[in-house]
Amino acid sequence: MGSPRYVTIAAELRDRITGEKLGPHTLMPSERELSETFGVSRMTARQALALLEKEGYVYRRPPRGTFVAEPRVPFHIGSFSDEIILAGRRPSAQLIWAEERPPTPSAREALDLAGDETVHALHRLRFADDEPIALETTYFPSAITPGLLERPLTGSLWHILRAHYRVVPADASAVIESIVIDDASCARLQVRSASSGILLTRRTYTAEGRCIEFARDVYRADRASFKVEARIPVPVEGG
Amino acid sequence: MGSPRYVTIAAELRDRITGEKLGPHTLMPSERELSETFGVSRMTARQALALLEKEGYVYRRPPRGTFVAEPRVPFHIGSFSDEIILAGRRPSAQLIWAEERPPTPSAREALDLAGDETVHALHRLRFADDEPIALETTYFPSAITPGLLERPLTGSLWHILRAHYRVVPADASAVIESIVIDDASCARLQVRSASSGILLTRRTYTAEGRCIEFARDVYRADRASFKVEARIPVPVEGG
DNA sequence: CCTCCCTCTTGGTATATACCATGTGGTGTA
DNA sequence: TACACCACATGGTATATACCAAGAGGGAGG
Repeated sequence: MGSPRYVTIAAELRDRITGEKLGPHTLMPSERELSETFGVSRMTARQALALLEKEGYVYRRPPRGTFVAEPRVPFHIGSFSDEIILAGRRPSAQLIWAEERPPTPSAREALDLAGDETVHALHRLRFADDEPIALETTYFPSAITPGLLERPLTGSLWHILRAHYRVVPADASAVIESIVIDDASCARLQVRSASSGILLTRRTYTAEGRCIEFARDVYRADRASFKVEARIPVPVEGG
Repeated sequence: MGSPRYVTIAAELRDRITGEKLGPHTLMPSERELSETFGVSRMTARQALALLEKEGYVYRRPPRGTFVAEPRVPFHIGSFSDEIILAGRRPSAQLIWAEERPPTPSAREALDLAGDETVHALHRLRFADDEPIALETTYFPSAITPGLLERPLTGSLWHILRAHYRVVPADASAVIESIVIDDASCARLQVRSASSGILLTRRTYTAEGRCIEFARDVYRADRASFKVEARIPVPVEGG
């Protein structure tokens, strides 16, 4: 084998996970244990686990150990909750803050607000089975969601829109980007600093074409396999 | 400072890059050099550089050294070449293989081919200023591109379609995914194994709605900031 | 019973050292 | 001049060791 030793050890462990079908959250051998069974130093065993972590096969929770990870959640644009349920897991949300305030320039432009109109801004951490998956920042025009901030905000926002404000989301647009997650968000998402993420900048519209939601969602790239279908016109000339 | 030492060293180097405006491809101090100037071991200096590499600030080219990286290329769906030029860099392509053969099932379905129809399949590595950025695998129905494989295939394929086959791309659709890049592709893209990537599965259509190109493009997530605009209908009920 | 505390194990960080493969550049040679 | 070769510095890998912070679990003491 021409590969470095830690790569072959990672391959062995990977096979053990997929082949012997170790279930999610199964405890893996510790670094010290692996170094002994494979006859390598601890740093080498550590590199193998680090590779598997980067690939999304395992996650590490000091000082408890290293565990088999859940499969990635395959997302589409639309309802976070629906996608999580479709993956056979339990969606939830934790409200970080919620307030009424002047919109950011991009939110004002997206929601087509007048100079003095405010927004209801929400920052929420979203989970699948208590595993943090994404950070949402959502903006609604305050005018169409009076009293929103007094409601329980740990469930589906679209459901609240429909049930209490007679606002029916009809379609949505999104810009997707691959980013490096900032340190504060890394802490919230429980990933190490400078992890890669997917930034989704969303707009939701009513059937009449009014934009009633502007959102910036940061997903963990290691937990979400993101799929977005886009259809775009091609310029007349191009490379 | 509560952060680990290597994080503060990375921050210092990051400031040096952005603050003193070190140009792309500037040689950074070596690991051994850094370990001496910061008074740490080489492994600690190494971790600092590894962090900057993950963030996309530097790239490493053994045994030459560590260099300041180019800024990410902001992509849209459409012409690879156009986006690269827009970023002020020089696009190019290297043909890895090209052949006529039966389509893969997904290519057959996308291109709506009969049972015996073949495709022209191309595998190309795409560059910005000699820096590998993406791996394309492209399929055309052989029937509409006779003699394609005898042409020079290191430039714009859409240009060839227009100029030689009277086929005019009118619009395109894409599915975007965040993935872990396989080892062979990692080698081609000159990134370490298990790096994160963006998988773009594209379809190109004529004005008449005929699909004339099916492609799977793997982009380096550390070099490309990917933007895709999507507009999708929202289901009647949902979370 | 409950609570405090202590120990054990874990991954995270750090040091010091060593050897390898490989582009680069200089040097010696034909 | 041209070419072959070799030393050098680089990042990549690997060993051995050490200490730290923090959750888990058990035991002592109330």
